Amino acid sequence: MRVATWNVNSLSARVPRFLPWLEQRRPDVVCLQETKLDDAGFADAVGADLDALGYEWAHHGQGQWNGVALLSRVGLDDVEKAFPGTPGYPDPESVEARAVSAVCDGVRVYSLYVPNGREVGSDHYDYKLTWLKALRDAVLSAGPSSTIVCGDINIAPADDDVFDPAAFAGHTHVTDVERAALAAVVDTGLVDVIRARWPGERVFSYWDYRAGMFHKDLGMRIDLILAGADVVPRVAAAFVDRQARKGTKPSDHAPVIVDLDTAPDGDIGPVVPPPSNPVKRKGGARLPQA
DNA sequence: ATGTCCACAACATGTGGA
Repeated sequence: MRVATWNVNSLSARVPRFLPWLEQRRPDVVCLQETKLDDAGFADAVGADLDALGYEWAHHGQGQWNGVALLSRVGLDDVEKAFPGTPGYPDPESVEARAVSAVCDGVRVYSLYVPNGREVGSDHYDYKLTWLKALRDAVLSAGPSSTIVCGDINIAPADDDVFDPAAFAGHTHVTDVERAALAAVVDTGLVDVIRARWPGERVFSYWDYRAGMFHKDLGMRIDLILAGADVVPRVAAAFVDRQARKGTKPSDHAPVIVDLDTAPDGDIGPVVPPPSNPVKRKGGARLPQA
């Protein structure tokens, strides 16, 4: 089962990139953020294409801003828009379209677009922190073990996740307070599967459109896949799909993808390790001797 | 210091958001 998450930065603008990507990567479950469509607009933009490709889908949109979707061809049950306790902004009655979840092949998958925060100390920053606290409570209440939390989290979990920590000093996305709010979500029992797979590596998921940032690989890793304890042992691959950030009219975010082994059906007994496969060295690869 | 893209209102280009 392949699960992908992608902030598309307007699905209408991204249809020429999104549909070919869907057919190339063939994810079983897709989390989208920033569709910037209402539900009717989403159906008009891609509904027929998704139906033809065999996806069930749920969209939680509001029009101009935000908008999240969940696509699945392995089941889409118990769809939940927002989550219990989601705070509103700017007032409690105005809950933005930033979360949708459903059960796909036995796993509850969340597609999230965490508030940006704008400026440290602003109302929007406080909203971001409150939103994450409510998310933490919702994930904990639902039981995190058979859960995958995906999306544009708008926080770089550690200094390794930005191109230059000094460049972000005093800005949102890297503050200790934001990182603690994210850690509280993770500490319900989730694993950041990309960082677990690529410890210490330079792995980004977002590059600003300006100043050739992608070309220079000056980015941030703010799009995450967080997997619960029942899911983590199934992770066979976890990577950022940088190809989707290249070429004509890309999103400023790249998709993040995780491949899971098929869920074991009951006790599968001892796992036999694969035969050893030593790395072969090519002839002539050694440095010339003095 | 700035560099771009997107939506919207509206029809030119400015504003807000990221």
